[in-house]
Amino acid sequence: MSDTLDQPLTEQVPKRERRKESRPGELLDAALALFVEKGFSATRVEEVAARAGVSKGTLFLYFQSKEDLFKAVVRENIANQFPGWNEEFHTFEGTSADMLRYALVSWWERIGKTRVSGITKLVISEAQNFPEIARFYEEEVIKPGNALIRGILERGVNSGEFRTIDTEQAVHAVVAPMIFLMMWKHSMGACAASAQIMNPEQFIHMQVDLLLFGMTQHHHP
Amino acid sequence: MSDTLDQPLTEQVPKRERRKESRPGELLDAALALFVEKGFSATRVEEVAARAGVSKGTLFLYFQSKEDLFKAVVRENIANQFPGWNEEFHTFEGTSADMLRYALVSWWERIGKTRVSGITKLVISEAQNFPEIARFYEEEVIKPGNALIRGILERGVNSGEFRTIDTEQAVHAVVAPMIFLMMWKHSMGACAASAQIMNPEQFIHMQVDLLLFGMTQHHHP
Amino acid sequence: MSDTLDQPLTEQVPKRERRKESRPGELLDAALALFVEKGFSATRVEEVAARAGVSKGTLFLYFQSKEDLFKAVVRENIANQFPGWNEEFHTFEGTSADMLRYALVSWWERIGKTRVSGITKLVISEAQNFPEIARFYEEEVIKPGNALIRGILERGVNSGEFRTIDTEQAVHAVVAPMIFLMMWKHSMGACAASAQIMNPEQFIHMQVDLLLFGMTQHHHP
Amino acid sequence: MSDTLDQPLTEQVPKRERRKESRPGELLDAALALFVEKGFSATRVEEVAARAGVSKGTLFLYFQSKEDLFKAVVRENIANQFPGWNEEFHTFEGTSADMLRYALVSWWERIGKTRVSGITKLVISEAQNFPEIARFYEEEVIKPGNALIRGILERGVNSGEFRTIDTEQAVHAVVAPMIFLMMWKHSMGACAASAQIMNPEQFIHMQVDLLLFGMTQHHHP
DNA sequence: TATGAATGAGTCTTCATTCAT
DNA sequence: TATGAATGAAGACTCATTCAT
Repeated sequence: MSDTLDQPLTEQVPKRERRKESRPGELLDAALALFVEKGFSATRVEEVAARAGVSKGTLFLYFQSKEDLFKAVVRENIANQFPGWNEEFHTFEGTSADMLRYALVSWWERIGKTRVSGITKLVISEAQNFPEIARFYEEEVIKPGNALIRGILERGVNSGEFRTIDTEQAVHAVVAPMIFLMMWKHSMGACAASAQIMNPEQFIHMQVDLLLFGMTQHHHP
Repeated sequence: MSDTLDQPLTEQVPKRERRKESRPGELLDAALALFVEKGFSATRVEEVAARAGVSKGTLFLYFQSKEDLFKAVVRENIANQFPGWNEEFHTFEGTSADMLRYALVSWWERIGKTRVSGITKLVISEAQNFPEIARFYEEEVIKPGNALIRGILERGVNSGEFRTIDTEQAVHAVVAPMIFLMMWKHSMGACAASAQIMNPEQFIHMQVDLLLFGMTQHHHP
Repeated sequence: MSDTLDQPLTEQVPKRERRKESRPGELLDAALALFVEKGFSATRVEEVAARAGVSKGTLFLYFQSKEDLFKAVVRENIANQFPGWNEEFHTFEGTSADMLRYALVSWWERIGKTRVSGITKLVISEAQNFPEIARFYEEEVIKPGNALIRGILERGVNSGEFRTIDTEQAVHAVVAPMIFLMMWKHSMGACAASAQIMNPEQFIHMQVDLLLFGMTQHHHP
Repeated sequence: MSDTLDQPLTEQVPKRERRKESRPGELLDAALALFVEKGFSATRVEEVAARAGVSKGTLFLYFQSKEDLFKAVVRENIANQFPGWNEEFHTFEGTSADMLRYALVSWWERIGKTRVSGITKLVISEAQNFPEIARFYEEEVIKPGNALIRGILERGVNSGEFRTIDTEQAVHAVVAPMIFLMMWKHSMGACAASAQIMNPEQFIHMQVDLLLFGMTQHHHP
């Protein structure tokens, strides 16, 4: 308890603090929170800076523009994960059916459930007004993401586990419910009462069941 | 003449003022077009007014604010459609599988394909910033819509055509890809090149196939 | 005297005054004064608006940008004068020597002496930083101005009054001292004491004497 | 050792600090280059520091402010030249006409052509905003410069080569085109296409011809 | 002396909203 | 009712200057 008496003097916040190393991370954190909460254009850079405990100017020391800040948030939270995820799936042992289910469940656990899914919602909501962001997101997230899913499907087809299907189209069938889920969570799900009755995990498993049922080779005796 | 005596206070319609009554409608029309095309914040009220052939000041005579205008657009363009659709499905003759497919294809034909789907995108995009709209939309659109789909599923279950399933959850599986499709069309679909390769009709049929495959009773010999 | 007692109530400055007709002129006036006093980039649009008695927003109602405002000032005060000046010189009766002297003296009387000459100084000073302004000024002022002077020289050459000279080069010789004079007036002339001893009129007459002496046909008996 | 005792406080120069003494010079050099290239306000102190190979903070160790740096650049680069030039002209042998031509041609060769002429342009451009610089420039550059030219003219008058003229005014006639030329080179000459057609050397010779034609005694037979 | 991270005042421009006519 | 001139708050970004190290 004497600690709390000692600290007031030590804790006097210095006006200027030099912490180059940690600044970008703090800013990225603040930016993620605000972008997810308010959307891209409704988020003011000054607010991001304030939340990170720095001045407006400092933010522009680390990021060239608001758009650049956003891209960094996307890279930090999503794009940079792909190498790890790809690795994970290259070393996956088990049926492709399990793999597909694992992929969607992980997706929900690692992204969908977290605030990061707000980024997806934001991009889809504001893509019209910020074409460069749409382009960037497509390149850095959608393409690698689709490729990952396509890889799973092709694995199943090649092993004879799945029927020969148009994997390009099937990717959309896999991705659509996930994106729907993330959008929903950050729009109607956050407001409307009845919308919350949908259980994401249950929904995902049902989707996987449907997909597998459709894609699996059915051997009639 | 007695006609004019019957409803003088509620609907007195002297020729000279006829025009005035259509003003809100013209503004709503213009607003729909622009909101769908540009999104909420990128749409300038002056442009809406200009498109409706009136001045900026006049718009504020009918709508308290831009937000109010947005609400009015949403109200005007959606809730009214359900009675007709419900009627149509009550008189539908054919299998429930056909009925489901017809429902989704019609949905795309009548809403998805048209600019009205932009409203769905708009509402979902802006729900965070306009909780009241989200609530309204859920009540007036989502609930009736889900009820309609649930009706089809229950019809199939009752007739023994579908397996006994959790229709509440299944509704989400049916609705999700449609909403995804409409969102996509108005966001990434309008920007990203690769996004355009998805063919909506094909996608819908695949979804229906999947759903039916999963829900249909499979009688093994 | 009772007037002054009556007026206080009538004179209460209204917050909003509608005077579309006079606004641009008032703004142009204020802009000219401030641009000349402070230069282009040091002049803040808000200050221009304040000096014209309107808000910042109002300025942008009449001029698209600060640069646009500046161009309007140039047009209003210089470029628009050329038709009149050209007319004047086409109808000039007298020797070309008189005409040249008249041109430079008028130039000083109508532009050099007035605050408008500050525009010339400003453009030359800031041309580097605002290439579009430089381009505009060259097109709208320098070219027509040079053409006017060239016209006088050619008239003299054609009539046999002047020697056959390279009029293109001679134009520069005519123009240089005038521009120098205007620059000087708005830079060193405004600050340095000794710089003010130069008498512009006397300087101009000397320049004309020099020029004519050099260009005139000298017939030795 | 006594050396170090003689000037320890004022000019102690240990090897390790030698470098420091050249810092201001390097900064001045960098500042000259950038000020001439971009003008005063468009030059960023960070860029000056970078070009001098030091950090932004170091610059402010030697110069109180950007304005102070500007003043130092002006001081460093001009006043020192006059003693040498004066000497040269006191020992000149030849006609005063040749001398005048030589003076202007040298002026162009040594100053006008080089980046140093940018200083003249800079001072005249910024004189309004920096009255102190204007005063300084007049005292240290304009007065000595005019004196030099006046000396040439008086030499010619005294020798009977030139007519008896108002040398004070004539100095302006000599100087004006040179200053014009230097200003032009660094403003419109750098931007406007048509402005580049003027050939400086040709222009100077024409000016000298004109001047001499006007000042020389013409002996009619 | 040297660094460079941090600051924050300054500036143009947009646009929803108001209000005199 | 209708107009459209006027308002002013808001927001991204810059950069000279400061100061902890």
